[in-house]
Amino acid sequence: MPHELPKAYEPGAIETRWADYWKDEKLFHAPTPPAGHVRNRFSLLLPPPNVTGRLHMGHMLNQTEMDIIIRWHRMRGDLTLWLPGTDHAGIATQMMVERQLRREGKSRRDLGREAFIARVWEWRRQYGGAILDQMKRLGASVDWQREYFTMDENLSHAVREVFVRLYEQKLIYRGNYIVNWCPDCGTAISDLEVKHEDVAGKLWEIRYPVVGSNEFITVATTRPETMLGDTAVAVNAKDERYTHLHGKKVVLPLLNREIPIIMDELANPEFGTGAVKVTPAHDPNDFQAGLRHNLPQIDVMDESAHMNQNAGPYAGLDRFEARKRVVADLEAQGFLVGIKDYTISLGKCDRSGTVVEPRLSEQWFVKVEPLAKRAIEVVEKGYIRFTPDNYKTIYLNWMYNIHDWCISRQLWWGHRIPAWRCSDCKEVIVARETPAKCPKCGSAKLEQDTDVLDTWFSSGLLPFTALGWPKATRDLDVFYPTSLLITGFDILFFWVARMIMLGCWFMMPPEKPTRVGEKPDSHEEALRDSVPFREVYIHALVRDAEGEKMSKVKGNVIDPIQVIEKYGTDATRFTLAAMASPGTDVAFNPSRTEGYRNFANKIWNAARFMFMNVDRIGMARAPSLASAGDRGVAGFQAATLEDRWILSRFNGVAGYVNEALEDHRFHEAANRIYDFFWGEFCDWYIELIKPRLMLEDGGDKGTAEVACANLAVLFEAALRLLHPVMPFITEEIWHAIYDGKPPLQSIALASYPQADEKQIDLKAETHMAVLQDLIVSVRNLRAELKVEPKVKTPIQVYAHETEIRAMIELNRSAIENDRQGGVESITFVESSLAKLPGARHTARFDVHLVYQQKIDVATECARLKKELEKFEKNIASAGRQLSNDAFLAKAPPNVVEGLRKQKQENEALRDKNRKKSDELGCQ
RNA sequence: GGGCGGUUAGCUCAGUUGGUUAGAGCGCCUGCCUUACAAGCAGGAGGUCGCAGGUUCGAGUCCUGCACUGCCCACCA
Repeated sequence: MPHELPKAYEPGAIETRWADYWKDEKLFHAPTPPAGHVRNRFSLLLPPPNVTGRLHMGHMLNQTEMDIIIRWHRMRGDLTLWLPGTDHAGIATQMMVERQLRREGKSRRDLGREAFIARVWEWRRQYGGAILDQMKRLGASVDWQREYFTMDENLSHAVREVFVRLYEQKLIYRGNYIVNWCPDCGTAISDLEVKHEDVAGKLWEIRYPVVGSNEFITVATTRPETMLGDTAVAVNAKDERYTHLHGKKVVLPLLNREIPIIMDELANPEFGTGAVKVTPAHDPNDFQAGLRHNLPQIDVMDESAHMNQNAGPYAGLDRFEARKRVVADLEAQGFLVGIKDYTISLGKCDRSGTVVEPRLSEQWFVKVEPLAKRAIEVVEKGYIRFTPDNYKTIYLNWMYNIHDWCISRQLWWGHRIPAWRCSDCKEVIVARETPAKCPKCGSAKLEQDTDVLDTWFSSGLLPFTALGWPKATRDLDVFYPTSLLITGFDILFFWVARMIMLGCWFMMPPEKPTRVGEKPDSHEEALRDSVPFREVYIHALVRDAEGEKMSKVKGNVIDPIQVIEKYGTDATRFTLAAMASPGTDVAFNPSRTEGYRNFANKIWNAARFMFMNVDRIGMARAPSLASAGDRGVAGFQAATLEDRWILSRFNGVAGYVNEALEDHRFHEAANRIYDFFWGEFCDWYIELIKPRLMLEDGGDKGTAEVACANLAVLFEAALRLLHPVMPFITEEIWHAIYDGKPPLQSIALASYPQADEKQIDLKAETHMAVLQDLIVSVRNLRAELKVEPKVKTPIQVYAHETEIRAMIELNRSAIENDRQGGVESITFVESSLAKLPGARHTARFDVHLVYQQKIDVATECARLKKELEKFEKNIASAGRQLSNDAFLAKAPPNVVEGLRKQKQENEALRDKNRKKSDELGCQ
């Protein structure tokens, strides 16, 4: 820090300088520890942002919280690892590059698979680092040397290994099932990627003529176009209305196909007419019914949801156009019996917003029950804890009702499924390496499955694959299970649940890689240590200042980079930390950030004040300070009341902050440091020691040196306390304190302050509180009496106790030096003061401002009256309780005693107040 | 259809295990260019803690119901 510091803190240059420094110096690199015992370790996996991503407030909240936690652990001396990386994000990335191609007038099919994938890699090389650069700017103390990409060779290898093992264990299977199909993306998607939305729809009632009779059977549908694929009509066996039709057939209108009437549970007699059309190729329930009755499956659409040749005259039409035409034709031909308004739950593709089509197709699935069983067990047993803990219930409910997971995607970008089909004998081969020939018929004509895996399949493996699995690496030994996962609730099922399922499967014997000679744990120990993380901390959504969800459509998206550029990273981080109360959404209000920018400025100026005095007094900087390994404020010499007080407060705050961080109560930690630094350290401590620092007014150099050293020592410790939340400004000032020659490379490597019980001084805190109260009372009186700022006045003080009187006498200069107090002199009197106005009475002292000025009697009377009401209310309330035997019997003695004392005080104050009113002649 | 949150000052939000007079930031009002900081200092106004019951000596805090509001999950044509 140069000697001529700007008056206002300018974060821009300082922050980028330190961000570069931290990364270039590899300060946060955790090398693989050598064999043997490791000290406390703390490892975090960064939820990998999409390689296509741009930093948003959600990322920033997430990363700020993680960074606070890991910096804190690092400073506490733990062996820390924060593993960063990016996700290849199958669909998102493919779409991004396809958009780019479209602008060039090309499609991915023009390029062909290989060239397209090469193009995506090229895209990634060019732009894929953007989000990591942004992270660097946040100050995220990740281990940049271990950065991964989910398509790296070693990770891809692990993905294949997992796939093959699951296949061998019959936990992956392939088959023709109804899946959620996005016609826009041209791929299957999982249940989770479908977002349901209630919309106003219609229920069309259609009658199908019964073959060989004049009867009709009426069915209702929300999707009339699918009737073209009907292969049955179902009625419930118990439904007597239809008993006579059992075994008969109906004619499918429009296509004039004969289809059977079947009896199936699918039909609910309570709903509509009790008869339901069955379309096995376009509805999951119908599909199941179709299997039960061996019905044909007639797919009437193609992959872009246009009607195909099975739809006869409707072939080629888009599904919604087909619906209109089908309805019109049914009506024209007299088959449409009614149309009712009906609210339907419409499934849309999470990514494209297109209405999802249930589609029959051949896909790969994970049979999840065995994995889910274990994933339930570890959470029920508390081997993984959730914060806030209501997410445990949400997680478990989901896991209890889980369905098989469709993992194949009809995309090009992603981990290709390691399965091959023999062109000659149709044998399917699933293998770790590309097979040379068919093991069954020996043919060399093998074709690899064209599908890729769901992105979440590979990211679900990261806690162990990113540490070297399937090899038995030292990293896996030391850093797995990771200590904590911090993430948003939006990926609780997508990612968190999958990591637990897969982690507890592949990091549990026999899948877990073990070293030769390693002693196996008991089953329970192994299970406990198979979890991908010990704890999950779920943070909420970042909303805008009005509490609205941010969205591009609404145009209320707050770009963190813009906020950072305006107010600085530290202030933005502080905002998020201070707002991040577990379980509550963060309403991001930039006015708040402005306030914390002001806080940074406050720190900056306090530093300027400190350096000004260091230089003026002629002290060297570093030597007065504690060693880097100090966990407290060694070197601080508590010479005065304010010294003992601030030392005590510092320790109290350090204790509180450590406890808060232990419980992930970021907001409490941040707010407490803020209050301490600004409200106690700056507002009171610095003001109180100013006289000691002044050599010019005949001050003592020794005294000044002690005071100045204390200031520096305390400042340095406060910086360490604050560092996890505001890493940049603390780093900057910390280096300046050591005059550019710090004992360590970074404050990030210094020790985190811990509370020292021996330095807690409750008596000093009480005395200081009285002193503050007295000073504030004088300021109040001046404001009330409208004393001109330049006028100085004498005060009279009566202390109720000799100890307090001695304390005040000892610290009278603090009162006299208070700029807002304007105290000319202090006189102690021997009895309670009642001369009025201009007096204030408290339990510990009375103070009277000696000032002759006409006051507004009406105003004073109003104030007295209001005060009196407050006293009366307190007295009455306390009196009620104290006359209650049950209270006296059951409440703890200190509460009773406190209340009694309070009542007495209030009574005394009331009496004085009345006297005042009388003297003034108030009504 | 299930489940989970929220409701505290004009605005945005805190308020660990129930305990004496419920807090912060911003905004607002008053006075200060005080030699670290006007991005500052000092003082002030402003809340029957959504409603109704209950438990308790004592409830913003625990329980029940209701209202309003937000979210998640769900293959009811």
